[in-house]
Amino acid sequence: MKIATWNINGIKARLDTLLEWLKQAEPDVAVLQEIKSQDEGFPRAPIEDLGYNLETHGQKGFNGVAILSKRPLEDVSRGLPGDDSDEQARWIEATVSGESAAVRLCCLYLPNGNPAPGPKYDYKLAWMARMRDRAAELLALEEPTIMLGDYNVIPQPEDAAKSESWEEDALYRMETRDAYRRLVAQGWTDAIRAFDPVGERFTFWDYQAGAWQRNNGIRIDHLLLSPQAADRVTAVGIDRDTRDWPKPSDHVPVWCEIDL
DNA sequence: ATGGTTGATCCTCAA
Repeated sequence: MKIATWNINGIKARLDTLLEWLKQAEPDVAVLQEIKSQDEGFPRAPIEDLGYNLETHGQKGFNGVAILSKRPLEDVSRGLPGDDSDEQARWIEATVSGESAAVRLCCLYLPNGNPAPGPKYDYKLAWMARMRDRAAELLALEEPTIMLGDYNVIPQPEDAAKSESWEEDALYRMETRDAYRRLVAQGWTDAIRAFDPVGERFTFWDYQAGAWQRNNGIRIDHLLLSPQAADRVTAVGIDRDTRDWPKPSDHVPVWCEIDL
């Protein structure tokens, strides 16, 4: 089962790009971030016409996440637990059953947090603490689970072309890296780091200042796997070529294949 | 140190 994540930066602006990638990459499951659409405005039909079931968790203008799956989506749940006053649409979960086992999928769009320090950064760190609580619950189930999406976290220096220029940024500040490290240390496996240990691994290049042409990229889109999911991995990849397509997202798809 | 781009929306904000 091929499971992918992609921050598409606007579903309406990116629909043709998404459809082309779905046809070429043929993921069984694709989770999307920054759909920037309310549920009622989401262009469902062309995606469903390709054979995908679809669950969205949108909001007006910003954020918003979605899960596409060729197999049925079961037990869908919207929103990150732990703060009923949080109205930002950044988390959706669903279960997909394979031939021999099922996988719980958590699609996430972790807050950017800039400028840091400040209230947006406080929100990011609080959100990461809530995510750790949910992640611990999921690990305790001892089932195949994948938390994947735009983490807005550069985990280590080698995950940026110029890490020194990110030292004060919310994506790379020491507190951010510490929070991410604490999450992974619960027992999660970073799929790209574990199974694709060589080569270019950036997943985001800014639209500005020729970042793509200069390969001034960062790795911020991650798949964290429970032990029961990591044991089943057969391949991982980054669809870097999509960054060169017309009207690209600033992120590219990242995926893994697991034997289910 | 600066400047640079894109999307959604309603002109500026978020990234």
